[in-house]
This record gives sequence, structure tokens and C-alpha cells, in this order.
Amino acid sequence: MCNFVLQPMNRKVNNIKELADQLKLSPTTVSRVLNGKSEIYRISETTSKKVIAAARKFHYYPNRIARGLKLEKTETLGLIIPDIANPYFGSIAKTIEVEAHQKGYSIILCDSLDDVETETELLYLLAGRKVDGIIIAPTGKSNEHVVELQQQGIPIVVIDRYLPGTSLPFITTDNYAGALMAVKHLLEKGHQQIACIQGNQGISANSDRVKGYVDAIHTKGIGLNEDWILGDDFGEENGYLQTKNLMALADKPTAIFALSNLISLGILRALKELGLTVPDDVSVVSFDEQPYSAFLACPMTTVEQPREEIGNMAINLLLKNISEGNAVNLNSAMLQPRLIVRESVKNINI
Amino acid sequence: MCNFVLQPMNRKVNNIKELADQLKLSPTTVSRVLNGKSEIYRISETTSKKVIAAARKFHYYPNRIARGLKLEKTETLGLIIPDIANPYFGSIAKTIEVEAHQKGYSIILCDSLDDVETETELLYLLAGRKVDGIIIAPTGKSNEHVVELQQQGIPIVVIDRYLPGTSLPFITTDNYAGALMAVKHLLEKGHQQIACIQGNQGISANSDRVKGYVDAIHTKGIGLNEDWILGDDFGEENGYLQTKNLMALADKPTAIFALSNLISLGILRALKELGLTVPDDVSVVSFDEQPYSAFLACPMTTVEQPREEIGNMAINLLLKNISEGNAVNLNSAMLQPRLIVRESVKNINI
DNA sequence: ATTATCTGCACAAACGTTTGCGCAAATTCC
DNA sequence: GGAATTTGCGCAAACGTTTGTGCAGATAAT
Repeated sequence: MCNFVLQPMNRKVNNIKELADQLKLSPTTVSRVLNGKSEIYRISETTSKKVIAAARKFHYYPNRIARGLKLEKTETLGLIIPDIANPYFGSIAKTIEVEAHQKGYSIILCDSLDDVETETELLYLLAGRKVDGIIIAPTGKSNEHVVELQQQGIPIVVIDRYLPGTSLPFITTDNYAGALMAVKHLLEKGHQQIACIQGNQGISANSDRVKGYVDAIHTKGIGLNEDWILGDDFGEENGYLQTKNLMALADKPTAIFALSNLISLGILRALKELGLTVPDDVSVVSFDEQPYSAFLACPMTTVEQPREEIGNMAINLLLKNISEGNAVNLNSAMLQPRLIVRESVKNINI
Repeated sequence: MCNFVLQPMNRKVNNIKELADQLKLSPTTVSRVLNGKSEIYRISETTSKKVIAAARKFHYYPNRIARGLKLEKTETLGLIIPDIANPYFGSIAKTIEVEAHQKGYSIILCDSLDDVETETELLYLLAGRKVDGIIIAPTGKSNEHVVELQQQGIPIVVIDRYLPGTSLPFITTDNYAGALMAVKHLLEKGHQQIACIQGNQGISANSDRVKGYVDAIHTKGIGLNEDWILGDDFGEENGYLQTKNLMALADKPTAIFALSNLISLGILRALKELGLTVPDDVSVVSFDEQPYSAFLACPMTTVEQPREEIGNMAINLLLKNISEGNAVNLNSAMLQPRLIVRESVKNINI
């Protein structure tokens, strides 16, 4: 690469040796000064000041690859998420990145596309890049690759879900409680025929939400219609198809509990096609609050998850595990969601 | 760290020396086999097979930090975005990560919070981490730090905007054309009193959209009301406040052109508070299509940006510049947006 | 039998940083 | 004056990989 350009006299140095040469010192001295160890190694104040001034003058910044090799610490963290385009995960990722940056870490972003093979490959890739720790929202289809890396000593924190049968620490919403409050709200408004359109059944967030839905209905002493628990994907298309299926039943539900924001958008699309409206024809409560929830055709009643708190607690738990270096420290948490009541549930007691 | 656990006989090796020791070979031989260079260095097939089997058996994966130091190539890319929680940037980030992963690269995610000092710090941090290239949606408040790193030989591609007065390659929407078609649509429906709520004025995406808005109005031969170009942030709060300001004017506009999806959510919130509806009281056209745009109280007419294409072209341009190693190769592109006509514009010709 | 060539692998240096240990000169103490 | 101590810095090894170059034994050619 021919990159010969006229530059000012004080041009850049490319490594610590060149900077040391400029100062007629050794790389040892320069390294110690720049790492704030002047006093420990009895480097004179005069020399220290010279080094700092020269680093600035010659635009020196250390090669963190070399530093990472020597220190066996890269100050990087892996973040594996099933869909970064999903605003829910985008919010969590933002919180994690901002906090990580403040604590001197960089984030390697990995999108698993909710595919277990991609996820496994990404995990080993992160291991090879010697990340100091990993935050993951696992696909849930298999746990052993996650557990194996934890056993190799890589601190891992799970978010948005947990992995049953493992000791992996996690930060998630209390999905069971969120589902309970959502379905209780529907029951209070007189709904007894409540369908549930679920997502990926392999993850605990879904299982816990379904369990909350089932238990709320049982608590009311009414029967559960198994035909009204359907779907297997958190995406919009699944919401759309399952709503079409529901509305084709002779025994239609009066309300639908959507387990994700994308599912509820699919519900809206299907109902619109069928000429049905929320809440007159069908009531809807949806998991996850979005910036647009209040502005939908019918402002949506939602279960708000504490995304920033999930991100913050996850990153800080991970950093604590990294610095304390023992994998038995696990302060898992299930955070309280919040029901935001708007207009998408019709009171049919009247 | 005490991590002593019973493991199967074939336990993991931690580096290539240990693997070589197991095979009674040199690290040289192992490295060449695993890097697919057996034939070039005349390593026998028997030995090759042994190496590959042992790597698998002992769960060996190479330390990419050491490899990056030796090869002076880390196979990492920096991605600097002003707000990863914004679904627009989330979509672009997803496309970039997926394509990068397929091509063997990892993405270091950096959220600049739309702050130029944070952005500068992140740029130098990425330089220190020896990323092979950088994709950035710059804050636009200053260019010199971006240009300086380009001049140091780091391939950089700008997305969502361009940096005037620099030679930095970019992939962006043709914002001018998008604004033209949006405002022409309003004009065709009889609107002559059209306000524009803009975002961050320091970036080209905003400037080009404003210019498109202005030129479309001038083309109609009608006067431009400078009071109707307001705002300075792409956020929801700005949309809300400026809509309140607009509706407080004696000379109210009949339509608003929102330069971002968050601005248009703010518009909706303000109008709702004022008891006004879209499109009866005010028509709205908004930049950027969202999954929810069709399901708003009034389905929104939007300018759809080709996000996946932006992401794909950006990552592929960057990888091309990395492999070709000359910064004069610039295949910048402005991609065509698309107007999606829904119901948020009232025909006032009637 | 000797020399030339081939085969199958290894030695040692390098990438850029950090640090345990130590050197040489200056200063202090007896 | 000589020994002990302090001062101000540097040497060289190491982290884990890759590769230019080369070695030693086997084989082929003369």
C-alpha cells in the first residue's frame, strides 16, 4: 500500500519502540509512564512529563492486540442476540454498550438469527477472540455449548431468559408475573375466552409467559382451551397466521394475549384484513411496550419489560464475575414488568 | 481461579504448543495443517490427518489475538452508530453483522450517542484495537478525526449520510429524492402550507431532506414559510415540542413532513394531546417506514429507506477497500427510497 | 560409491506490549 | 576511603501464533 503523503514534522509513531526512540528511552520506561506506574518504578518526574508530551505529539496509541496477548485480557465482551433489529434487543444492546464503554470494554456484536448452529459457531468464535466475558440471549434449543464454554472459565450471563438445569447466571423479566397480570386484566374485564399466541417454545421467556397465562385462567376456575394456545415463533408472520387460524374457528376467543410486539403487529394485520377491530371485535394485550404502542389504531395495553435495567444489571453482573474470577458467584434476577393499561381491552362485563 | 473439575481423558489444550506436544510434532507443522497449507509445505497426508483429528479431540481453537498480532490483521470491523436502539440503525447493523460473519469478520459495536466527543474517542479506541476497517454514521459535527484515521490507512465507509469536503466513500439513501417525492405527494393533494420538522442539522441526511422539501415547494411556485422549518433533533421529544409550537401559530400548516420515525411519533403524541387527528386536522408524511407504520391510528404515508441494501453495500464496499488496500477506490452510492402511500394525507383539493 | 535431489518436517525470529529482575552511577553512612 | 544503600532507568523474556529458511535422512542418478 503506497501511502506516502506530506505530513507535519511531528508525524505519528506506529509503536512504543518508535516513541521510545524519539525520547532516547527504553520501551520499558515509556510503557510504565503511560500506564501510570512512574512512581512504582521510580521514574523521575522530568522523564514522565517528556513521555506524556511525546505520546501526545506523535499521536501514539498503544496496540491493544499486543497488550491483550501479553496480559491475557482483551477488555472485550461478546454479545449474542437473536435479532438486533428487534427494538427490544436494540435497547438492551445500547445499554450494554454504553455501560461497557464507560468501564473500558468493547462489545463484539453477534446476531445468532435465533439459530442454534450459528449461535454455537459464534460462541467458539468469541472464545477464540479471547473475550473476557459473554452476554447471551440463547436460542434455548441446546445448552451444552454454552455450558461447555462456561466450564472452560469464560464468565457468561444469560439475558431475557434462563437455561434450566444449568448454573448460568441470568437477568430476565419475571415473565410469569407479567403474563399473570396481563391475563388477570383480561379476566377482570369479563373475558373468559382468551387465546395465547406464543413464540419460540424452546426458551424460558415463552414457557414462563404461557405458564402465567395458564395459571391465571385456572385460578379463575374456568377451563383451558388447548386450541387457543398456538404459534411457535416471535415474528410478525406467526402472529398473522395464527390470528387467521383463530378467527376461522367456530369457537372464537374474545381476546388474544400476544407474547411479543411483532406477534401483535401480525395480529393487527390479520384483523385488518378480516375487517375486525380492536377492541370491539377482539381485545388484545401484548408483551412488550414499544414507543409506538400508544399511537396504534387502538392504543395497545402492554406488558412493559425493564429493558435498560436488564442491560445494566447484566453488564454489571458480568463485569463483577470477570473481576472476581469465580463462576459460583451468581446473582441472577427476575425483574418486575409493568402493565400499561390503554384501550385495547373491551370491558364485556357490561 | 480454582477451576479444578473432573474431565474426560481427552481434555482441552490451551494453545498450539500443547496440541503439538500431544502429537509429538512442532507447532509449525500443526499451524500449517490447520491453515490448509499441508501441500505447500509437503506435510504428509498421514500427519495432516492426525493433526486435524487431534485438534477436534482436544477442542483446540487458535488464539486469534496472537494470530492478529503476527498477521497484522484482526478480521474485526468497527461499527459506530448514533443509536442502536433506533430500529432503522438496528436493521442496518443486523445486515452488516450477518454479512460480516459470513465473510469471517467480527463486528465491534460502538454507540456514539450522537455525541462528537464520544465518537472521536470510539474512533481512536477502534484504531487501537487494530480493526481492519470501520463503518460509521458520523455525528457530522466535526470531520477531522474521521479523516485523520482514514489518512492513517484505515478503510472507512460512511453510512446514512456523507461527509462533504472529504473523499470518504459512503452508502446512503438519496434523501433529496425521498423528500421531493414526499412533498410532491402533499402538493398533489392540495397542500400548500406544509411544515417540516427536522433533525440534527449537522448531518447531510437532514440537509438533503430539507433541500428536497424546499425545492419541491419552490417548484410549485409557492412561497416558503421559514417558520415552518423547525427542530434540531431526530428524537420523539423534538417532534412533540415542535408540533406544539406549530399548532400554536396563528398561521398553521395543513401538513407536516417529519424527517424521522421518532419525530413522527412525537407529532402523534402532540396532536393527540391537542385533540387533533390525522389526516382530518393535519396531514403527515414521515421519513422511514417501520413495521408498525400501517397499524397506527392513521396508517402513515412514509418514505421507505432501503436499509438492508445500505447495510449490504456498505459492508461489501468496506471489505473490498480492505482487500484492495487503496483508499482511492470509492464506489459511493445514493440508493433510491420509495414512497409508501397510506392514509395520513388528506386530499384537500376537493 | 558418490553426488544430487527429494521428502518430511523443524528452528528461530517476529509481531508489540508488559514486567521481573537487575545494572550502574550517585549518594549516604560508618 | 570503603561499604551500603538509593536512584533512575533498562534487559530480556514472555504471551501464541505464523512463516522464511533450512536440516537430516531417504532416494535417485551418474
